[in-house]
Amino acid sequence: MSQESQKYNHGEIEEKWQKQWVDQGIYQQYDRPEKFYALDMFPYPSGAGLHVGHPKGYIATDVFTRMKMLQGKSVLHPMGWDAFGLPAENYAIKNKVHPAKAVAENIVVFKQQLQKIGFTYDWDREVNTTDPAYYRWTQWIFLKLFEHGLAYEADEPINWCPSCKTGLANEDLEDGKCERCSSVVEQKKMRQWKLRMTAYADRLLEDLDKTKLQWEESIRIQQRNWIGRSEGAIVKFSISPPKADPPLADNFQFPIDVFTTRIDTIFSGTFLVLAPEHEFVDAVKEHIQNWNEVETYRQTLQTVSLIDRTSAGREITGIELKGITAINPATKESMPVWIADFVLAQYGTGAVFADAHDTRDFAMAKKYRIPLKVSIQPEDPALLEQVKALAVCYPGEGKLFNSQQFDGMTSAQARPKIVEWLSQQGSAKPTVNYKMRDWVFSRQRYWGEPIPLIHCEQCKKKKYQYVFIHGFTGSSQGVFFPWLAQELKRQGHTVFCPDLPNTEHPNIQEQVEYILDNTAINEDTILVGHSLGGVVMMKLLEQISGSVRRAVFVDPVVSKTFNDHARPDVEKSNDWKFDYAKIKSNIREVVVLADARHPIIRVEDIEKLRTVLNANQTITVHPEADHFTASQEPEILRAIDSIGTIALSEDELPLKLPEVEKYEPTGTGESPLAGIPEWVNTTCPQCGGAARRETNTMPQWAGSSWYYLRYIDPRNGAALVDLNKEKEWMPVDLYVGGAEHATRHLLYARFWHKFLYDIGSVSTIEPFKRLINVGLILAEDGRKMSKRWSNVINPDDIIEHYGADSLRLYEMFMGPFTQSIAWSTDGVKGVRRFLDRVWNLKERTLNPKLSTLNPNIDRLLHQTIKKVTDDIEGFRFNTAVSQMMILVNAMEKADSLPLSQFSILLLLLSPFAPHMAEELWHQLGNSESIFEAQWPQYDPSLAKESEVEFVVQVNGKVRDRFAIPVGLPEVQVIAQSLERDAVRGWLEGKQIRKKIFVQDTLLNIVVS
RNA sequence: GCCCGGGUGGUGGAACUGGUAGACACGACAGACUUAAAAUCUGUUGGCCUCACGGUCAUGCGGGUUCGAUUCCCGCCCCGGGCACCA
Repeated sequence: MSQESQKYNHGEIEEKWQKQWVDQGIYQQYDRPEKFYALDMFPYPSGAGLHVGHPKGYIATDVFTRMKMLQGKSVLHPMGWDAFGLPAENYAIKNKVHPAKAVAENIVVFKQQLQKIGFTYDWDREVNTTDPAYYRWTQWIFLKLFEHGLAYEADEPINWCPSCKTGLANEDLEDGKCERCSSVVEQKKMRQWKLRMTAYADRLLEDLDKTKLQWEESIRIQQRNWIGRSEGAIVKFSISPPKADPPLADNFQFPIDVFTTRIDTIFSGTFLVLAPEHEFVDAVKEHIQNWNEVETYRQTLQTVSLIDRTSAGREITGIELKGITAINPATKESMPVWIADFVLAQYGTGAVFADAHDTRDFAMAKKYRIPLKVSIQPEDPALLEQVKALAVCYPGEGKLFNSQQFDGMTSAQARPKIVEWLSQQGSAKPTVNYKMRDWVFSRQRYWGEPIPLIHCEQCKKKKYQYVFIHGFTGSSQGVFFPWLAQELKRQGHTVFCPDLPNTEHPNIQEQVEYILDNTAINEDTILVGHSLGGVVMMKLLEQISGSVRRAVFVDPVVSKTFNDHARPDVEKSNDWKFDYAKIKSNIREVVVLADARHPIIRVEDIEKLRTVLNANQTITVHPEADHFTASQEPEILRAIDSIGTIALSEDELPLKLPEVEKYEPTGTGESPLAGIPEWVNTTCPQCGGAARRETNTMPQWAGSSWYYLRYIDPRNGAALVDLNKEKEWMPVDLYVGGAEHATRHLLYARFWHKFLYDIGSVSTIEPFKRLINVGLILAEDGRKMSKRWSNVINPDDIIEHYGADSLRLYEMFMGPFTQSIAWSTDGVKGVRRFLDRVWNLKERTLNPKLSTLNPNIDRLLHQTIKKVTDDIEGFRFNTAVSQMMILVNAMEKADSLPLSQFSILLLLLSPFAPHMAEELWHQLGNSESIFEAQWPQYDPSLAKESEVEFVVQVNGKVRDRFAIPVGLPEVQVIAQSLERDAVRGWLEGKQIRKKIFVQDTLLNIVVS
């Protein structure tokens, strides 16, 4: 062997093995019985390329998966690209390059950089969120959400730059001003698509604990806080009519709902405060005597961000709505109504009742001299004195006074009692509130997945004939769905709401004929059938010729079996046989509304109906009362309102992004897609008339909310993932990524996953079993790595000089994995020195004179096997590496080093420095890859120490230490300790009060 | 402001479940090798007092619990992440 070939030449070795591993397919051994799925948060392929901070988490999963491979598991470790989003779009605007082109170029660079690090990625499974073959399924998931009533439109404020005439991301703001032109940014309301994530709030919360997720507690806490469940009550404050002319507006008679968690303070509520944006303010505009001032105040707030508005340092501002008063439902006293900046429309009901027991309310009352009352007493009498004198605010809990029959109760006792008392009067109800809001899901941008919907103005504007078909117990209480009927009439539709014959002992055929005799059903008819009305509707649909526009089933009875109890009259009412084909051909659109919380109607029946009629919307709601017997009219209106918004059919997916000339927003706030008539204009699948495509695109979060599923089955054309394959690999065993994703990305992905579970697309209720956050790597100057500071370190340079193994080993050694740590190239030199020393150890093993087994090394070796195995499992890579350094230090000094011991070192090192380990493995005469070998087993008997250093303390201070055999009994150890000169000196002239003995560790002698 | 982390030598960090603070590295200093430098190897390396044995202080700051606290509790200070359109 020549001198030359003995030198550690990292470049040559790394290139050689990277190629061989891929050629041999060692990363594609998927047929072993045990599976392990390791997932990295996929990167955004930016133009700047990778810096050394990016791969830290990837190296960790790679170390982990290599150990799992050695432990005999099949490992899935994929990689892909999260490539939609703002930077590519801004780059496109600036450089007139199609974002797809820029993204493709960036991916090439990223991929080359990653491949040099020697990861176990199976590149055959690479995914790219911007690939139509991928986003086809992102769009498919959206359609399913839409069908299930989980996607809806609402007005949402966006950051609007009046001079650039464009919506701005929060990122593009600087002190409330536009980053580009420094104009003051306004809050402008725009129609946006939202996803009803709040419907999953409870499950997102409960499953954090129920499903034994191995997540750091801090992430779970952050998720819980983000969801922000709080139990309280909604209290209705009626508005007392002003004496003023003109008379009240229609909605003026509605009371204002206030959500509170502190209903125990209701008796001290002396004024009401609304969010400035509260819709009530506009609704009663004519009655507000100081409207001009109110309007001016509201305008000044438009330029203040929500975070600033609520920050505690800021002085509270507000203005009274003169001419409007409310009634406190507990005291029956009149209260002034104000609007103020600290009340947010997004939280609770956007209104609070204010009293002396909230610091912000208190401050506001003091500032504007609004009268206050006190009803909670603190225990401290001196404090009580001050509280009663209104000198200080007491926001805590305590005993109630000034509270009528609740006087003397504690806050906790009083809360349920007061809610009960008020709800008997119809002015309160217990309510759960969430801080979490629904997900604003649309962006007015080019570079995102197009939302696959069509809007038809004709269908939307058209006046329809509604036919309400009530259920079993009839409409004896009056008009069935009265508010809904009134609302539809107000919109100009006609509503036929018959009182059907024989409701106590119904005959379905008789009811069908009654309807047919009394109204004309045609293609502009919309049928709404509730409960038993569902069967009537089905039978009716069998008997008509021509089709109705839409059939809305509201918790319909479609079989004679009920979940709660038998109803013989219903069972006898018809034959329960349906001609589904006929029914289906007679309906253009089907909507099914179902009660998910307390189902009276069997879930299987609803499912069957949905499938058999191919419902284009199934809305699962939790009605306030079971089975929609009380008013759920707004929910039903919501289902009806969706008319004219039509989902693309699945076979039209993917709906591809068109080529455009300009990527800039349009100036109206609409997406650039709105400026492409060939793309926007289409025909309505319902009426065949002219219609427009939805021009909003999805947010970047969409593609990253399900990518982990696509890796499992990346080329499936029939489903987003094959269910059997999903069962094989899910849930993800290990998910590693940045702490910045601890709330939103993880909530979004969990939400989608639960939804996919509900519709049967996946078999697991949680996607990620174990989750670990990676800490940042800062630049050597302690700042973040950024082009701006020109302190970026490129992994390519480190690999060139020191090798990929050194890079990997250093990033694992630099410190605790989750912590942010500054880069140190000197540190890389240090681990490179370590690798050189390992390399040189090979010579010793090849020397036959040095091949006898050394028991001291063997003990250390087995301690090291245990520590490295446990530390990798626990993500304590830094201490795993330092233990290997201790072992190598000892091996260098040992007078012998047999091949067997050195081979174990190589195996332990192989996850961290795979190239070098593989090379040495082969040089030692192995012909198979080291990754086909077995991870070493730890033998506790070999690892055991025979002697320990024992510590003697006097009054807690270490005074002596000496060696004792392990397990030496207490009596003997104490006797020896008391004889020691170093100890005796400290005991002289003192009384021994106490002796604390810890086996094999220490003795503390307490003296005085 | 609110929520979640973190703070230990000149530097990155170690310390099991409350039991020897500073493992392992980096840097620095000294020595060996070399004409020389680099590389490599050997040794020293928290502060203060001491020739030394040793003593004493010390884990962001201030208190507390305990025989004993980097670890547990209370109150502060500083730094990082998140706060819903950066990803």
